[in-house]
Amino acid sequence: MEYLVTSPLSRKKRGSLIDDPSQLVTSYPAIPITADCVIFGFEENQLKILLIRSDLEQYKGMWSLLGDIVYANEELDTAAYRVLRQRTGMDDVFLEQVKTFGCPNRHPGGRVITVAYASLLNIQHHQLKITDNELHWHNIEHLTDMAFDHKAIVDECYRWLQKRIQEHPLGFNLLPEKFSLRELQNLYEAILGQQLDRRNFRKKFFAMDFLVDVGEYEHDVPHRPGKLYKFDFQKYEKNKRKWIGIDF
Amino acid sequence: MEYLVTSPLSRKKRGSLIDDPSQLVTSYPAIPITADCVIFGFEENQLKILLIRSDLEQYKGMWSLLGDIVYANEELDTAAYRVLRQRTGMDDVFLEQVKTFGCPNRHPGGRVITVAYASLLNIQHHQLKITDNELHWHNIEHLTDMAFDHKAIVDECYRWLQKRIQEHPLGFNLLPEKFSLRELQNLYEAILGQQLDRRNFRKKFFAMDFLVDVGEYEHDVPHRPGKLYKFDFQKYEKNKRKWIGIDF
DNA sequence: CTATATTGTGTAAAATTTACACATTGTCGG
DNA sequence: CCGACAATGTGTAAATTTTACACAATATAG
Repeated sequence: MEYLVTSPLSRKKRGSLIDDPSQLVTSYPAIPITADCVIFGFEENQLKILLIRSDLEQYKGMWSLLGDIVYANEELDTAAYRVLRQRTGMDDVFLEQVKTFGCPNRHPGGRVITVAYASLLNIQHHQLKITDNELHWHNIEHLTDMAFDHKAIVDECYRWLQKRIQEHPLGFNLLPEKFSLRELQNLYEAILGQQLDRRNFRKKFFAMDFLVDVGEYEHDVPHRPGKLYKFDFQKYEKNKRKWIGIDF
Repeated sequence: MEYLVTSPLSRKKRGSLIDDPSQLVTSYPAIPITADCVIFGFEENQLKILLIRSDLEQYKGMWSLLGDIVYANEELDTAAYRVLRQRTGMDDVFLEQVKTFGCPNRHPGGRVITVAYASLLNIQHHQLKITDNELHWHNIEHLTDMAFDHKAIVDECYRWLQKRIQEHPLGFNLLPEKFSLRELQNLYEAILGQQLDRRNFRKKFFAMDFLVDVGEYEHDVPHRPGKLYKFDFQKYEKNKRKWIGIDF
């Protein structure tokens, strides 16, 4: 069976080569691209996400991810970091591409494709210096009233985060430099939405052997203070296991 | 510290809402988007990938992924499936978005962003009906002479595949419906680039309990024929473990 | 100084992973 | 027909990892 081929790339005469790629690219339909940042933070034992009020009359009062158009000659990653810097004033954070969302009607003003990035911020270390558009942390549990398809994007990034923190030491980006094991466990429990056994949790992390006892203790807790640790990236890199383990 | 904000989204007067989103979107710079398919197959104990000759004079003789522009009102996924159908004649395959590549100079004709999709084809079940542009299977080991940034895209998708087949029963898409455990193991060894213990491999898959003995045996092998099995998707879905296991 | 809340620790049982060897069953060549 | 060959099919013991679980120690608050 033959299939009908109608795309620009294939419409040219069979076998001939294209001398002028610029002409080819100019003939392509072009679509605006944005970068949206899903910024996770952690405070008061709860996973939070940074949102602003939507600018669109149509979405009045609804919440929106931090996003902006990707410039004509800008790297996608660069655009994402720029968005973060412009919206929050931060630039020393981790940022990863998660997924691209391209539903033709996801933006009411016409087609806009967005590349979603996820970022983990230490809320304590990063006091928000810019709070335009009512930028602030929202509890991730009761997200509603989100503009565009941003709820779907958040959901996807949340699932990404849940998986990711089980395989990579991302969580430490959400904590202060020195943290107690209780804080670490609270973080994991909040993100995974699951209670974990305290002793086994500690055993697990001590066994991975990248937590360094800084010789200090918690302050201002109404009970016996816990030891503080920091994450030793060097040690982690050295011992990091090469992952082979078939398991569906 | 205040940051300079120069993006279109933020250039508007603070606090005012946008009534006409179409006007906004029209003002955005637009970029052509393509969907590229990294199509994996398996034959003669080797992982293969489907490539065509590049159309561009500049990349004459080099190999290229199956790609095409995303139409103005087309879903990204739809575009990827269309590319696959147009280039190979196949439409009953698995396809997943892997990553978006947006380096401004990745295309010599001007900026083009591409969304990479990966697909696993059963080479036996899908004889190629269209072979324009010298479409054929290449051994993935000695890929060289690739056009654009397609080598980098393939590398990324290969890493994705290695990880993915350890967590999901993808591999079965690359095998005939009925397969021997040896074929399955060869597949895993080829993709992971690693020898696996035969007995433990079998134990593992039998324990996961979704392989069904079809009561037939291999033909035309110069040794004792092995039993043939098929993958029971229903059983897999029912027993599929919810993944919790912190391990860096 | 007592009540309370949380830290810090060990161990036994169960489950999983790993390493490893030998008999079986088919084909192939002479 | 028979022996050499090549792969299939299977079990087990040791090591490791995971799980479940309890109690003493130490700080704060009143």
